[in-house]
Amino acid sequence: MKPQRRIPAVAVRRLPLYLRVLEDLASEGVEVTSSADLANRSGYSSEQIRKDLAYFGAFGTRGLGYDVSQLTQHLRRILGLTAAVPVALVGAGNLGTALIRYASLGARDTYVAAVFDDDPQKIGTEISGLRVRPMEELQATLREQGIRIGVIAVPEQNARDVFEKLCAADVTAILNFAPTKLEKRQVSVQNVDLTTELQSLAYFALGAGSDRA
Amino acid sequence: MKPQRRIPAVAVRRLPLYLRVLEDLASEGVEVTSSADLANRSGYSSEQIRKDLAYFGAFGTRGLGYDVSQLTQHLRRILGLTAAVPVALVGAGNLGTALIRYASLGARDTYVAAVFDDDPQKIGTEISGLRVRPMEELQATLREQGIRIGVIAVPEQNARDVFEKLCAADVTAILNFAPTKLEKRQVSVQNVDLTTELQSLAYFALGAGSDRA
DNA sequence: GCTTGTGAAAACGTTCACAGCC
DNA sequence: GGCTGTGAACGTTTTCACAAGC
Repeated sequence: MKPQRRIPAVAVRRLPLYLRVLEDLASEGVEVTSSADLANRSGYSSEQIRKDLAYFGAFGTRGLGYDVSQLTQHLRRILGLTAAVPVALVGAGNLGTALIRYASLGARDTYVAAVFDDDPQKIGTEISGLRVRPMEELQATLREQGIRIGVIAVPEQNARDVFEKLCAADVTAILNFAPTKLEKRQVSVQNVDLTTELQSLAYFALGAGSDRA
Repeated sequence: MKPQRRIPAVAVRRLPLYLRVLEDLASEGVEVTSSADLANRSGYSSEQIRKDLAYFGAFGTRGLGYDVSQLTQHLRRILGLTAAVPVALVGAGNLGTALIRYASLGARDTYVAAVFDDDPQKIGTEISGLRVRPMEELQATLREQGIRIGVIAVPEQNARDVFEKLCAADVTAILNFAPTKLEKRQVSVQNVDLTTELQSLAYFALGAGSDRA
């Protein structure tokens, strides 16, 4: 519960992995864990984990470790995942479809609540029970459902336009798969560029070492 | 051409973006550029770009800037992309299909050369003209075609097995989409975890700022 | 005059090492 | 005795600032 300033984004991005490990532990019936155990299962060092957690408070018991269920709740609260968080997906292609399957199967914490596309062929069809909506419905749907997170899975040439529409619909965080630089004050953009990812891999394939996401 | 030691991986990962920007410039008919211009178009600072390039040599002309075509060639050579690099994809689901489309459409520098799956329903079918092969053919195909890069786009429970098979086939760099910690000496693993990506986005959606991939 | 290339400084993130507490 | 929480040390990455060169 202790307030702390200047939390590095890299630390925040590690939290969901800790959360996943904790969920695994819970499903194995483990009730108490340690930073050393979390380190083993996550691949990060125990000091790193303790530091990351310390940015947000003191959740453990010295000499004992962490209560799995309590720490899970803390991480959920910190990340804003106390209730499942709805996400809007723009782009109902293969990548979009893959994301719907991922997000609904794998994670219980976020889910795709609405899908949009501008292809008349796709509008009205269903993906995993979700009706693909026309772009015209975007703003109204997001407002109604209180969606603040958007995913851009459209071709490069449409990305900027979709970005503006998402911003206009008051989205505050975006996961962008298009290779386009998107920026706006008050909007956090996380880029995943599969093409450049593959290209840098070519370099590492030459003289390999190991690496962390 | 100057040799340099200790090149940070973060710098290498930025190079493909510079390469893309250069390709855009070339297609606009621009022949000479500057670090300031590249900065504008890439979102990184001009000093950052100059430093990144300096790890590999001195490619510019003081007072003038960089020759677009020359710098493009240098980056291709540095990244190991002088010829299009073949990549093996394991997992012919939606994500795999999306990657094939991405990698063949967007990028001229890497391409999916072979697809594998263990689902009899998928084996033998074609995706963008590529026949889906059974896992049994993996090692032979990769050896024959000299493929050193693999992409893991299979469900979590199969990821470790696929990883071992790719390593056995002498792959040296892997792009892993499964939420599984994969490690091996001499193999560079780049993880992309779409689920944790979405979850950390929930945090940034609360008090947004801007961010870089 | 303009832009690169680069040491030096600053900022940042990780690891160390241990005091504090069960 | 064991494990957390944390300041201090370390290493890495970014930014600064300017000399070098066209």
